Amino acid sequence: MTKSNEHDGRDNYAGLVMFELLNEVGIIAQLSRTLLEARLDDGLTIHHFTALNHLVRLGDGKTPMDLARAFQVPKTSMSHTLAGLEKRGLIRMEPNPDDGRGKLVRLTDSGQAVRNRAIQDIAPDMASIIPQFGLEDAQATLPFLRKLRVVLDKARDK
Amino acid sequence: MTKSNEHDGRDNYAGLVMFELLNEVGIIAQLSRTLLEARLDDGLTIHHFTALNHLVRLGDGKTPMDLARAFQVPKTSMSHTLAGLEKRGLIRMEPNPDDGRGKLVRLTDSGQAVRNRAIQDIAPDMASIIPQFGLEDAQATLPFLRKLRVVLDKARDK
DNA sequence: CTTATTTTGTTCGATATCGTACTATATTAT
DNA sequence: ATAATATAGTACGATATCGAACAAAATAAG
Repeated sequence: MTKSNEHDGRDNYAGLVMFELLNEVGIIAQLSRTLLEARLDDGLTIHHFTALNHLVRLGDGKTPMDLARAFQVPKTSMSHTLAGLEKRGLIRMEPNPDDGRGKLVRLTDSGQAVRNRAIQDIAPDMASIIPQFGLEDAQATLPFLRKLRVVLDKARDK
Repeated sequence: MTKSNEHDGRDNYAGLVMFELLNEVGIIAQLSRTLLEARLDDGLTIHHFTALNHLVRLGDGKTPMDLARAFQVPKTSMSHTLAGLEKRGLIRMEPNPDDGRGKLVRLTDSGQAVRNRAIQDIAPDMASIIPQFGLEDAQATLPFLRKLRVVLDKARDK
């Protein structure tokens, strides 16, 4: 963005930068989602993969509500995603011993394997982007994005 | 089809960094979408707003297919979004004088106004994030994201 | 302890997404 | 010019999203 918007005032300037930034993030997310989905199709959707990936990275034994909150989706949507994963044998639902209402989500071996293989399949595509984007730039950007994610994550409970 | 060389640790590392980066981008996009949607609700969805914003920023007179390609959504989805915008009087569909099959999307004054007001409504929220994230960091991150967007945009026609 | 409130997860219905099939027009090849 | 192929947009159906209403269990209040 150029400086042609200076008449908008100082208060607005920061907001516009932030808006622009999140706009770019949205476009990138959309593009990478499409790219990812094409490399994924074993009938596995983005939601399935994202949930699996989360369970592998942060550990299973979460409740469905934990996951719904983590992804900022309604619990009914998470319920549907988990039903799909269970039908495919990638997770198991156990009763929660600490809460008679609740359940716990457990990864199956198959779920682990499917997630790992998906990562393997996707990695070359990710690597092929680096020569054009630059590894240094990617490494430089990552801390900013982590910080932004944390800030937004805190902002949502307000 | 060439198998990726497993002995090459660098490729693997770069892929992981890229994967991590896009993972953060995905989470941020999801969080900001939820945040945005809450501040938006005049019956306007994210898709409506995004399309309007695109038309304001890059000019109207685009075909539905132009927009579908720009957002990487199927033409049937774009058709649905545009139908919603037209029903709300925010765009008009004209026949394309250069192509008897096609149409052109025109912003109405109302569409312009609704988009501008949405931006105004959202700007304070965006600005409130800056004190925690940092204006300098936001400005530093933006060029990287633009570059990444361009790279991904090119990568999709492979 | 009893009652009220909150929270977890499901069912159900309205709307959204997107693939397939189709029509109409445009482009390319012969 | 005619035929073959490609492209823009629509119709429709299968599946996905998500809000509302609900039942069951946990927690808070009295």
